Amino acid sequence: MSKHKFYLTTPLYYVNDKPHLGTAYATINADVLSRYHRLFGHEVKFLTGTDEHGQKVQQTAVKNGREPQAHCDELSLVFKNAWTELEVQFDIFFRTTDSFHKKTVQSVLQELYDKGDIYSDTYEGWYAISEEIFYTEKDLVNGKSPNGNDVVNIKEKNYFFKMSKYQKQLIDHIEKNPNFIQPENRRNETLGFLRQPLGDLCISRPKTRLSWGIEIPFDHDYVTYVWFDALLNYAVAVGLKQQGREEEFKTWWQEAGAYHMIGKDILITHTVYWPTMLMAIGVNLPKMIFATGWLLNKDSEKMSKSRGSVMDPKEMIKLVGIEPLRYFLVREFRLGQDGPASHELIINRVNTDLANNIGNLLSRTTNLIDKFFSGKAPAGPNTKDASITHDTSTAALIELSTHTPQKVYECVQAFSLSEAIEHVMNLLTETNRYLEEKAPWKMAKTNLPEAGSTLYVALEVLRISASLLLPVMPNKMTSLLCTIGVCEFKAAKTANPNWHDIGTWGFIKPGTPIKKAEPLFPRAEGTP
RNA sequence: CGCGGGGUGGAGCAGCCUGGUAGCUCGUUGGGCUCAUAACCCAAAGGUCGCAAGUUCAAAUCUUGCCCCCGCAACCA
Repeated sequence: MSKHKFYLTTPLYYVNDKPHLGTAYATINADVLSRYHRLFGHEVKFLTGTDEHGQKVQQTAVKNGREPQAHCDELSLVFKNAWTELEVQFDIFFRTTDSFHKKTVQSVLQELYDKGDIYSDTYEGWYAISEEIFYTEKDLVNGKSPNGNDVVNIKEKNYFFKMSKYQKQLIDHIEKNPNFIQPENRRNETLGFLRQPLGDLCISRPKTRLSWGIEIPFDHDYVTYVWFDALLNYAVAVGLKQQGREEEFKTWWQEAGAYHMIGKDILITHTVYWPTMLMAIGVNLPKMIFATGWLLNKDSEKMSKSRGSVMDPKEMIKLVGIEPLRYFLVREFRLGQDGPASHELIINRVNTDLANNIGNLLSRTTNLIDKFFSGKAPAGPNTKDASITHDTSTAALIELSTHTPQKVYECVQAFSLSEAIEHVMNLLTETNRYLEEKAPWKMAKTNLPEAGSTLYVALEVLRISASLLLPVMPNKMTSLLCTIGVCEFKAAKTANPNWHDIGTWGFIKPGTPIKKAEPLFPRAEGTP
């Protein structure tokens, strides 16, 4: 009796940069996705982490007069703390400087070297000494580096991975598995890339240029460069080629299969380099690689430091709070497409959906129950009370609310998180409309049971809606659910046992104490 | 002909694969309600769907050409 399993990863973030709104966007969407799977009762492994080797890290550490490892420890913690603050519930925080990772990477490199898939060759190029960067012939501008520095022609031995060998096999796989790369436009982009002959991949650096990396087991003068180090983590984390972890690897990598959520900027590395690496070591490919779009600034341009248009998540948290920020990041954008972000948009979205719609609905409902029913849940429309009418609008709203969980489920399966939330918001809007139509504040004076029934409907809709929003705003929704007397519907830390109950009508027992709600989502003020 | 994405009322988007009265959110205007977080509800104004040609009884939707914007272009994640 095994539960459905879901293994999801974010990219490992490079510790040369602090978390910004773009990385928060990708990570929070992945977190919400994994929380939805937990809510559905699935068993989840959610991985994030930091990529810690490489030239930039080494340079920064040297510049600050410290050991690279010390620098990594600090920055890695910055990421970990940032995600924790944003309520990202990861199961694995992977660090590429962990010793078991280094060991596994080395054994994979050795295996491929023995097999002949890694070979050495001489690379010729133009090296800008001041930048410590190699350029190809076509990169040069008037015989200088793109940044205008002098370059020298040097030859250097390096190790290469025979990526070209797997080109055809990869194209076959992509063509046979339409969902392997999502959204579809990214699949086309990858296929377009693969129409040209694939070169081999340089995977090493001489230690004279770069020492901060994993040493190549068959040549101690070299370290491996980025790909085998950073990409392999997804499989290493669940037991790849590690003694004693065979069962775990089988369960999570081979049977459940990985879902990689990435930014569109690292598409090719994940849809070409990574799969060919797996083919070379004879391991199955991930189930899906899903590329998200970018958050753009309000002029729909890429956020850039030089333009000063980068948004800091800390600032956004100050503006609206953590969970409203999470809400904004999953609701506002179609995952996979670019979209503009700005203070104005976030305030607008948070006020409209959270304060005006769900927050206000909770307020008016609990206020009326407090006022006319002494803070106890009234009887619902199912009660055998002749004075309660069974009208079509009530039936329609019950129908809509009990079907919403299934709609949310389907949207989440398709990675359409924004659409999933839209369904919940529609349900809440309909409920505000329903209250307007039934006007329980008037009805209470002439037909108290009828007014009670109306309010009970609103309570049940709130229960269902809040349950469905738990993955997005775990604390706020848990607190809402407690306010209406159903504390048992809370954010599940593991596979949730009561997914089925969410869509079951009539869960709230008449007589349940209902607290008069304080504003759950205060309106956000602020100048853009 | 390097590759990919996009151009839909004031703003941001959906629809395009599987042609058939152009839809959503916000904003604007007018009205309603007063239980509620200046909230909620109703109604109206506003678009020849980048341009041109073609296919068709019919095109935002398919085909071709052009213009404009954005990203990528393989050892800078």
